[in-house]
Amino acid sequence: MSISPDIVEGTENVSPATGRPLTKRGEATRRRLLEAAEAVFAEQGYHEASIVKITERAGIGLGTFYLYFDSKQSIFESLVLDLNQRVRHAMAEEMDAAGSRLDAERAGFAGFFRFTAEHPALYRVVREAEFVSPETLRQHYTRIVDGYERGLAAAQAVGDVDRRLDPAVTAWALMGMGELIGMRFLLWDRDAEGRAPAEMPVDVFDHMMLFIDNALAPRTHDTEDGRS
Amino acid sequence: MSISPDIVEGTENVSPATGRPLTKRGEATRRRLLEAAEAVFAEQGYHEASIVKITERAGIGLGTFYLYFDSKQSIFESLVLDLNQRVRHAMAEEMDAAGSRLDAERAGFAGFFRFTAEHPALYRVVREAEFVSPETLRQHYTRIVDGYERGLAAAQAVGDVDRRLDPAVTAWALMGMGELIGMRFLLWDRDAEGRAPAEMPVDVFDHMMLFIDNALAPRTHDTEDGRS
Amino acid sequence: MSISPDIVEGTENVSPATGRPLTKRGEATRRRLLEAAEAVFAEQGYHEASIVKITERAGIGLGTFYLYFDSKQSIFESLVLDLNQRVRHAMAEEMDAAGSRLDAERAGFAGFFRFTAEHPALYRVVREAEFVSPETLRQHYTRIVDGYERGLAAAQAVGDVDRRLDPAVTAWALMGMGELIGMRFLLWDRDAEGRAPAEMPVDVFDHMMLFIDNALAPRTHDTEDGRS
Amino acid sequence: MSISPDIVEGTENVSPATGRPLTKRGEATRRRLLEAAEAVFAEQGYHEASIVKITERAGIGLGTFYLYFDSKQSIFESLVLDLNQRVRHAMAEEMDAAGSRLDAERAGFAGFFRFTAEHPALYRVVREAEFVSPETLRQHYTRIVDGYERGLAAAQAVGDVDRRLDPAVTAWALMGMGELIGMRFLLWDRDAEGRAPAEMPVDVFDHMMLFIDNALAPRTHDTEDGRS
DNA sequence: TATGAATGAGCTTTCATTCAT
DNA sequence: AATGAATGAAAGCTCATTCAT
Repeated sequence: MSISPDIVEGTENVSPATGRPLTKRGEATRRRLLEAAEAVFAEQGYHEASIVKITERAGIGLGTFYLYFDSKQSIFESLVLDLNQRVRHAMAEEMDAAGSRLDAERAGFAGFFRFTAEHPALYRVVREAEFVSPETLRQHYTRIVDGYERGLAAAQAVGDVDRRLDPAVTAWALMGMGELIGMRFLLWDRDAEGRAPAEMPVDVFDHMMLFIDNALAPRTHDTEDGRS
Repeated sequence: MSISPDIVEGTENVSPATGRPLTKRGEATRRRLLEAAEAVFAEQGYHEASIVKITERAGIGLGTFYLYFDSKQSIFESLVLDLNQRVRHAMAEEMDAAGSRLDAERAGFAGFFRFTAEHPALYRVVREAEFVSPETLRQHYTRIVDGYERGLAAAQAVGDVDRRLDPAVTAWALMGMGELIGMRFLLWDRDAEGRAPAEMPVDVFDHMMLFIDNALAPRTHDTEDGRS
Repeated sequence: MSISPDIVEGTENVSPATGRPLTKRGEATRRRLLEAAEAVFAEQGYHEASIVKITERAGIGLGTFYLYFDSKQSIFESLVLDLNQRVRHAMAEEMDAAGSRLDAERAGFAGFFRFTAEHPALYRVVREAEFVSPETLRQHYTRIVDGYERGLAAAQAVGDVDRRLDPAVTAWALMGMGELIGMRFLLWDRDAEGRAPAEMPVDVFDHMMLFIDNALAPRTHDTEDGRS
Repeated sequence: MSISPDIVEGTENVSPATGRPLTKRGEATRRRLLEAAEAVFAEQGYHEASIVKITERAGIGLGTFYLYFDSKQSIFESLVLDLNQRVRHAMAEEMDAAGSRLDAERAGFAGFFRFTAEHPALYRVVREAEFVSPETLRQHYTRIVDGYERGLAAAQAVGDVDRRLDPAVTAWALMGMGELIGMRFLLWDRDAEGRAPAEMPVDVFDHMMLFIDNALAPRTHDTEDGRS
């Protein structure tokens, strides 16, 4: 009854310049570039970010960048896919520990929001990806939504979720809710020092879960034929 | 019982260069620039769009641009605010004609989706606005969400909506759903000729409305204390 | 009996950026760029030359360059074709004033050498054009050689040149002689101050003409059937 | 009566890094680098060629290059000088087998063209050498021309060549003819499959030799005073 | 009001060379 | 003797903005 997504892809570990697999040192350099890119993209956005800013932040030479990535777009895509993998992993981990359907949902969103708070780049960068790499954008959303969708279908099968709901439409609805509520209450809100909250405020979270629970809960007469 | 937003701001009608109000001819030029900007931003995105492309599309000279807008960012902000006003107007118009609460919701979303289909720029441009003009981005969302929120509060007052729901959180949830479902089923889907659907497929729309109705519907025992 | 080449092409006078014909001012700017390019290419060669060096020399802004030429290669090609036109014009002018066949040849080479001395760029730049723009290289040589070839054929028809000679091969031979003798005695030789001679030393010129005259002169028994 | 050049220089056989003489293995690596450089320079030209391309073609590591050559320019110079030596060797070999003066000339040009056909790098690379290494360029031409010049002077002494001709000017004329006719009829012409001819077409060669023979042949009254 | 030639900061990318292994 | 990851100077090019007309 888990709606945790499954994660399959491995990390890219081949040099685009030589085509050879990366050495241990190379792997570390690549990782530092990705981390620097995450920070710079998150702070400045894709277009304001520059290779120089990324390499400076990573503490490596400008030319070195091109030993690991073909282009700015290429590291962007790698980063999105990397973050996508990790957010799904984070969600899956929390969901797997859950007992009931509602607990799993709650856990999934908790994982999503926790990840968003720690990696605002994912949210920020994805929202401007439409013209940078539409395919990557689609992959990112689709992979997360697919997880929701499968979980919903499974929950419907055992009667935990209103059978009249379409799993795909519902999954995209949940994704949209998570994204905009994350944006509004996690990334926009600032305290006196201008710092974003470390995690989603519990009351917001509870209200959102109430909304979702209302939406998904099977109606009393729903158990019979799935249609009122 | 209407959740239609109210619209207050007027069109910008002062030349940033001279500070004097625009003549009739000037007003027309400004409008052509905004229309060209909408098309170019929608097709190419903010960063790929260039002033030259916009002025060429508008059929006016490059230098003329700066008689009407201070900068590229400035026309971007004007465009977002202009579209925001128009989408809220479109939503309000449809909602005002509605009878019941559910009808109003349905009408509001229908208006939103219709506008999105006709003005993909709104969606596309907003999603990359975070780093271009965060304040404008906030205004755009807030104005729409405020409308939802007031409508929800009013509906709760008369018992049409589950009183336990927080209007603000719920409103952002609805906004997120609308945005992502619009993106997924209106802007991504293409027919054989690569054309986007002219409007939201009716079954997607119905499933979304079912989800929303589930979520908002007052529970039977909800009239007593607002808590189950 | 003239071997002067005919010149047909007009100067490019359309902006590559806008596609519109150049204004008078634009024409002047373009000319300054070409002159600067000639100087920089001649001094530094194609690859060492840079757009910045060219625009600095021309006294215009870097960006302006791209209003007149698409790329570095583009100005290179324009320059070669421009110089080609002018060298053929210079040769034709001198040749038209000549009386006899020998005088015309002498005048043609004189024009060629004079132009080479004044425009070393032509020689220098053409010699490295093989990988920059092979088509332009071919055009340059072919246009000059075609002139020789036609002149030779005409002179053979009236018996002024040995009829056994193939006009094409002979024309290429003359071109090669002119180029290498120009290089050796015009561009390599330097006086005490390191300055190249202003014109071809007269004795070198005379010896070359003797060689050519020997080569072309009809043999005594050649007048009868063109074959010994 | 031979106009074959004499060859004196030996192969470079000292490591620029250590200053010690090359081992047998080192000698082989150096040779592979030169061969790779010849191919890459011929195909791509000096500036498009890169050390990486050369070392990859040679099948050795990038860093190894600098054990054998100081710089890109250095291998270029070595290559030009190496090819120069070999082309003169090829010419000399054919000329030594010749009987008459005319045969020797013919043989020399035949050797030159054969070498050009087999080693287009010589022609291609030399023509862009002006700005890469002018001194090397001068050496290359001078060494070949010197051979011609000495041969011409010797032939004049025995009355085989018109005594009025200046050996130096004539030698440069011959060099120029050979170069441009080689370029035109050997390197430019392509068959249906885009392949260059394996050797100079015999009719072109014969016409060129006729031209040369005309030019050099002593006039009947030439034996008396060297001036008509 | 309208124009478009001119500008230059700033971008992404390449590649000869170094050096620790 | 051999390697290839790392470097950064310098290149070609774009485009928002200015300003003289």
